[in-house]
Amino acid sequence: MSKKGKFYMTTAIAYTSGKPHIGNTYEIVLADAIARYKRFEGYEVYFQTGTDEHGQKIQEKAEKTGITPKEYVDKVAGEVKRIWDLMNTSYDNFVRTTDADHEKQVQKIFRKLYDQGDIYKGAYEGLYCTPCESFWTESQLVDGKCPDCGREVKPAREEAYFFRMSKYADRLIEHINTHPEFIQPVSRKNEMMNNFLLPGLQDLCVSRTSFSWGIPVDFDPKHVVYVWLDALTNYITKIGYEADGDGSELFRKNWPADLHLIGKDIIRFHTIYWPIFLMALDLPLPRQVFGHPWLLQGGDKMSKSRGNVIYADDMADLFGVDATRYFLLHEMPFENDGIITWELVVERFNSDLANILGNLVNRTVSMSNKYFGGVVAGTGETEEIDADLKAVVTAARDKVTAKMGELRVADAISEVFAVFRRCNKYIDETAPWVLAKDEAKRARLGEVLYNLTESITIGASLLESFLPETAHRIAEQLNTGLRDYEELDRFGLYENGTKVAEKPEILFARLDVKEVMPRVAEIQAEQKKEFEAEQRALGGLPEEGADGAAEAVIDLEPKAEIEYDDFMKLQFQVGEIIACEAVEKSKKLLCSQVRIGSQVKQIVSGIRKYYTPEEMVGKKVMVLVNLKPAKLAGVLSEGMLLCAEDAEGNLALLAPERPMPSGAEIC
RNA sequence: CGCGGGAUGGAGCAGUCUGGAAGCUCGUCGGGCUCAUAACCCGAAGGUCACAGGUUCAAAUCCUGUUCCCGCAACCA
Repeated sequence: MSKKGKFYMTTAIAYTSGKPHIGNTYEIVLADAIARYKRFEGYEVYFQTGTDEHGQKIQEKAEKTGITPKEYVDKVAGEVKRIWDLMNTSYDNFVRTTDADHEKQVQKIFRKLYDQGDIYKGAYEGLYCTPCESFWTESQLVDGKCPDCGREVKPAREEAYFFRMSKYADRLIEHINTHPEFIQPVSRKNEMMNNFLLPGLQDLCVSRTSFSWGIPVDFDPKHVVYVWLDALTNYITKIGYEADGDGSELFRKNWPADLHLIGKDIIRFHTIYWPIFLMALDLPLPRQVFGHPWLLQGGDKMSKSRGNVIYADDMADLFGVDATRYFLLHEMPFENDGIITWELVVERFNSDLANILGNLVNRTVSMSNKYFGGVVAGTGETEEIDADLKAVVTAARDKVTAKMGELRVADAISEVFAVFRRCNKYIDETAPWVLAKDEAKRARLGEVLYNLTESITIGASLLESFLPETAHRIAEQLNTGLRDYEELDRFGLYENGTKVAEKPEILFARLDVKEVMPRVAEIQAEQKKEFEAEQRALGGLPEEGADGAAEAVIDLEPKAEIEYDDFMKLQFQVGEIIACEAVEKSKKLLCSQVRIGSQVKQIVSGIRKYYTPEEMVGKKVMVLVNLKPAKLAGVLSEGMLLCAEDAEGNLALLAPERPMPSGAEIC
């Protein structure tokens, strides 16, 4: 068996701002399936993943929680690694950008690029909001003020280092044009070309002084290295790149990478900045960058405060690791975003894993036991009908390989299942239970069961890269080993006379949505609790009482006491909504005409999600009348409809408890 | 006219680059079978490929315009 060469692949490193959700987990599972299959084919694979741990967001989050950034990222990185391991992923190296060797090389790289003139010191100019310590562009401003705090901004300049992107742009355009496989899927290539490369590249600001949680520029330590320059270089530093030397053997063998697997949101960094950094370092470019689509949650928007975020470990608890892997690998399309809901997971689980695969193994093993005391022995009693089964089974490997070669993992796994589907059909075609009734057909029956057992063994061997645990459990039941890649186009290697498991094990027990959903509800309740606990830790919410079993109550941060006179400044009145329509340019706003006494005011409110314009009309509600008018989405609003808001942000209008005339004062 | 993505039978998707008989899985309905996890196998129904124009011998696919949806951004007086 000759090696086919090396294959170095990476995932994006996960940003340690919080626990990875199912979308992040998708990437590592996808990568794992690719890595395992490449190894299976005979490549010497080096598979690297890890965490990206620097940056302002992390510093802020740690500060709020009252721990150091390092403590914070240690915790999150541990969580990431735990989930990667739970998902049974076969990475060779888990890197962290806070590793000392990485930090040292990043500093050297930065200095090298500075020394050779690719990085220069300049100034960042923009509009600066001092309290927020943030630069904004003209277009980001709201009414000419800071979008975060609403205060004045002033023109300012800050010393910073820049990378001369434009210097390498032509070379990169040339490379992309001559290497059509470089950016996958191809549709992304045009996006990059048209939006960034062809209009001309701006120089990139590659240092920051507004926060300190990063790798310091060693010759100018008040600057930290821009997180992307820091993060991207992990692909070389963590396999032993030396900025001022040849690098390790591992590096010389594996670079350039054969595949960077990333989410479609960060394609720009990987197909523009990263190649240009590499050109500046005089290194060859990675062979391929694949920007996979996202897995979006169906129905409600994912939000931690609602407790409906889907996490891989919850899924694994409910369905098992392999079932979770199966869903992620199967449901994710190649180019467009996919959808995940608990109902869809249950559906896939039942139809594919339980019905097609699990039941097939079960019925096959059962029949061997029932008719032959568990001994599988071929007799050579072939019939014409066997030929198609064998053809399908022995051709499967090359089909799977072809799909995997294009990174169409979902299609590849479908090819594996085509084998199992064919087996089920074969059982129907041969009807073993009919053969069993006729003593003269006994030899034929033995041959049929042998063919089935052999086919399942081959199918299980192909399945291993995707569902490793299941593949081995199948092999165990058949009392055999999984086959090598080279053996999979041959039929008949299952050892004659082998005795299979006496009692077939249920691989995947069918699920009932009605039973699963209550458990999902439990998980969501748990998640909501955790979220609230986290918020309390961040100082947002007060401590919880003895038990939150009763209806949830809401406590707010108390505001400063006010004088009665202050209260009297506010004019509240009952208003009747006489007309209402959605604000065209907005998704959240409704524009109501509200009669207050004899006048009519136009009031815009962000309640479109909770009320339709039709149901608004006729309501008598509480209005803050003397609020200074303002424009919302270009529409004038002359007051405010008062609402109560719960923890999830759901809104309910306030209305007088008994009929009151329009214009009645609320006091 | 903020940026980007999308619209294909009830659901989830492929096909669009490189025009050439509308496909897959699930669900539904009908039938078969009983070894098996009420599983398996066969068959059927169901789509003007968002809409309107255009190019072409031929358009889901290319061009133009429109509508609607989803991310991000903004906004929630």
